[in-house]
Formats: sequence, C-alpha cells, structure tokens
Amino acid sequence: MMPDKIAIRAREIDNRLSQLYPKAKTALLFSNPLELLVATILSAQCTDERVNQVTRSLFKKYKNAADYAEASQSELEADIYSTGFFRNKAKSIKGCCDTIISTFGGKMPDNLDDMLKLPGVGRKTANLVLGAVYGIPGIVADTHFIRLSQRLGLTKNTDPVKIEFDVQPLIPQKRWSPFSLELTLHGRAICHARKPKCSKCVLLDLCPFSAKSI
DNA sequence: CTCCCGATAT
DNA sequence: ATATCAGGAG
Repeated sequence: MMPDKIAIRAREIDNRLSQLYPKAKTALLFSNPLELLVATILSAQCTDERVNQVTRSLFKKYKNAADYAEASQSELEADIYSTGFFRNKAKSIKGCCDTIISTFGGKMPDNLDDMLKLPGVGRKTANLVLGAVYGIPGIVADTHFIRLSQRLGLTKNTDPVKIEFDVQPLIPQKRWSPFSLELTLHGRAICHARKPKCSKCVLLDLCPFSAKSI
C-alpha cells in the first residue's frame, strides 16, 4: 500500500475514533505532575482501575518527592503491592524522586530528554506525562497502541520506538496525544488482544486485520 | 531476549 | 491453566 494512502486512512481512523471517544482523558487519577508520574509508573502491566484504587490512599500519605525519597523501600513496596512488579516500581518511584530532588532542584522535568533521565521512565511514560500535564505532543506507544497500530496496518514494526516514528508522520502533531489515547480506549473497549469484537468496530472497513479475524 | 509480579477474565 | 493488563532495565 502507498504511504499517502496510509496517511489518509490514519486520518479517517482518527476522525472516527474522536467521534466515538469525545474529549477523551486519561483514566488515571492525579492532581499534580508528580502524582501522574507515580500513577503512570504503577500502571505498567496493571489496569488503571487498580492503580486508582492504590493511589487514592497513596497520595494522602506521600505528598511530594521528599516523602517518597525518605520512605523505606519496603514500606513503599507494601503501599503499592497490589499493582504488581512492586519491587521494581517502588525502586523506580524512589529513584525518580531522588533524581528530581538532586538533579532538577525538586521540580518535575518538563521535557522529554530530562524526563528520560528518571530511572524507570521510558518513552511511553514520559510522553504520557508530558502530554497530559504540559500539553507537549507525543505518541504514547503502550501495549494497546502497539497492537492496534499493527492491526490497522499503520506500521509493520514491533519495536515501540520504530512504531512511534512510523505513526508520527501519519497524524498531525496536535493529534498525537489524543490519537494515542483513542487507540488505547478502543483497544480496551473493542480491539482486545485476545478476542477482538470486530463486528462492533467502527473501523471495520479500514482494518486489514478484521478481514482475517471474522 | 528475560525478568520483574499481583489481579482478573477466559 | 493461561493470557493479559496505559513498561522498563539488564
């Protein structure tokens, strides 16, 4: 398929999904940039619902970077236990807060390069936080985005960074963040990893994958 | 590539 | 029993 055809299809996909999920916003609950960073770290291989359940009490206990930095590793592990990967996540959160304090003077980094210096923060987490808090455009290549962009024929790559760069030229920069969330929401609601509901999908006629799965 | 890892759906 | 959930590091 010609690249320009893909771009036209990508725009149509964005148009339809933006109608289906109007004013889509992240389901993660937060009231400041640090809280969103923590919630996003916790969301790895875990549902947003469970993350919110954990952060509701977590954010009452830990108000700033120093609170996490000064907490013991084992106590923080216990506080986030049910999100899974609790040792890695506790270490990442504490490491982020250490770096925020020592390297960034207690302020949250507000650009991609600085955000990626935080331990446990990769491009997916960084782009999500930057987009939601600072309005900085970025493709959030999470597990849903990767699966749907592959099924929809927007990329043939499997590497998240390559997928990010494959999709960028297909969508206006202003739409990168909303488009990412649309694919994620559609992945949760319809285009499941295991048993996609192709018959209920508004993208049916645009999707190469649907032809094979019906 | 493997490992980290609990909760839930199938 | 097994796959999957807004991943990242070694």
